[in-house]
Amino acid sequence: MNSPQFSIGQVAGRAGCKVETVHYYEKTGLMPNPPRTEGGHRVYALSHVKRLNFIRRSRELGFSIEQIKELLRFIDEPDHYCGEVKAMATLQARAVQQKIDDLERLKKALITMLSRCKGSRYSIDDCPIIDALYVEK
Amino acid sequence: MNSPQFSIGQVAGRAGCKVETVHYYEKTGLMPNPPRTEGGHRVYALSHVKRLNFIRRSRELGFSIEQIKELLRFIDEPDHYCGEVKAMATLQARAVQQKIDDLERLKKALITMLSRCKGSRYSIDDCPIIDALYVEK
DNA sequence: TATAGAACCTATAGTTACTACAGGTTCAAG
DNA sequence: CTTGAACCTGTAGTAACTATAGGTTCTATA
Repeated sequence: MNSPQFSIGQVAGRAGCKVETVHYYEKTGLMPNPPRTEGGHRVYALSHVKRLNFIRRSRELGFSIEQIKELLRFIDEPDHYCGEVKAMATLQARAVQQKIDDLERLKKALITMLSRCKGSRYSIDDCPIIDALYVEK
Repeated sequence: MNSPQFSIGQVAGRAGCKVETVHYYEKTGLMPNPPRTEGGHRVYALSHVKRLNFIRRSRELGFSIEQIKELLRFIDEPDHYCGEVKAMATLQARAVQQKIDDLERLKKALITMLSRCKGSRYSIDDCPIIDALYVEK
């Protein structure tokens, strides 16, 4: 009968974001316009909490707002297939691996530099850090 | 004697970015004001190409403009003493390790989700990726 | 029940790191 | 010497928030 209700501050808190971020998501269409109190305050249901959580988690995983809109379309109109979602996540995982590889190289370069550091200076043409990231395509 | 020279379009192309981005980096102090032709066109040397490449790769790795400025100080201010250089490099190495750790966790989450996703034969209602994210922590 | 102050409201401006014009000038190939 | 691609400066727009201002509503407690 009386399902739980939440203020904007409560849903933001549960999703680990700011109230302003929820406003922003509403403005951009990620979150719906919820019902209001007599005085105009937003009133959310549990489904809203879940939805906001989904958005935040997806952002943390590197999905853009537009991509999340696409994902939410899968939810809002359940006429789609799991494979489409899997394809997006696969792309994301590949990008993450690439970043990890790059960072490992940079770390190695930094450590190399530390071990070589004897007070001498590096010129831009012979810097192990610069060289580590100088990968022309 | 006659070292290779590059136009702004050429250095941008080699670094995989737009000409406007190089302008932006110049304005924000990441790239130096290069010499100009009689008519005012920028003329770059190989060191500029390397520098821009370094900036782009660092950006891809998630370093902010301010952090890259710090990294570039290793090269730009040759009067750093060994102790200073070591301290900065150590801090950066630690930051790099932190990023790697974060990305590893992220990758694990994505792969776990992917392994549970059977592909296109199931409707969105059974998609484990959606399920994994559409839940409160 | 009165009231203080926390939390909410809208609207606007600022932030970061670009990206996209607009309107003109220079360079280099033919 | 012409023509069009590439360059110039400057401003405005974008994504995804974040902050501030100035006002209103809700709620706990005296």
